Amino acid sequence: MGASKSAHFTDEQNRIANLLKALAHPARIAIVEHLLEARACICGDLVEVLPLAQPTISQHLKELKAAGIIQGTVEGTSVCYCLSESGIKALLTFAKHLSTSLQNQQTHCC
Amino acid sequence: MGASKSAHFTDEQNRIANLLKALAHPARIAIVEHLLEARACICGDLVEVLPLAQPTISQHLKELKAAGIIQGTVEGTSVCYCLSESGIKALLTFAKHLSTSLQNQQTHCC
DNA sequence: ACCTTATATCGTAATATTGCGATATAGCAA
DNA sequence: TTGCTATATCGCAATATTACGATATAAGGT
Repeated sequence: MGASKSAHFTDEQNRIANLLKALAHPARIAIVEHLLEARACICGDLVEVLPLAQPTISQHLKELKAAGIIQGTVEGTSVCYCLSESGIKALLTFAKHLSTSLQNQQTHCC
Repeated sequence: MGASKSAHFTDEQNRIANLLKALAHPARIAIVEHLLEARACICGDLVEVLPLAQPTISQHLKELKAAGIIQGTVEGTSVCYCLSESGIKALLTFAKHLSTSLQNQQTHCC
């Protein structure tokens, strides 16, 4: 059959998987990196920087926003996007969880 | 046209995107969480714990291994899997990079 | 050698993602 | 209102992922 049976997993597992999925594309990594440098930008800026068409970038922005990684506010005729705390905090929390739990495991097993 | 044009992005962007993609599935999150508790397990253990068939789990293990998130060593007729430092370190480094860069941005922009 | 156990791979169907042209929507200016 | 600019959404084609039955591979045990 088909893809991803999210119903069989816990809410928490689905939540973190969706967060990671939102970042799991080079274009969206590039968008985030651009925001780290520029602090804020509009969709049109990214169209000039990335090798993708405007509708494609708009779609990537939508996914990043839905995952809480960026936020956007309307400013006249354009939308100003910048990084959002919540998604990045969740990512850091998960990464730290993995890392510290791994440190606490006694030596190697295999 | 089709999916993901990785050739247009930097190696680093593709690398981190692939790492995140390897974790961006609830079944693979569940496998990692199981390994955090059990420290090590074989494929057969996961078949009893997860609502997925053996070939599916074997495939997920392969992807986690390819991304450097787990490692496996042959032990007789079975394979012992456990978490690997390299992938988890890379994830933590990326998450910290995002988090500290965001902290350094002056206040809010939008 | 034969059988059992454990995992991996193949092949394929179902589904999801990606990308973009065409078009819709929304704000602003004149 | 008309026109311009910026973004979002629709619809579709190309591609990628997911899941699993069937089968292959490999290591023991007897």
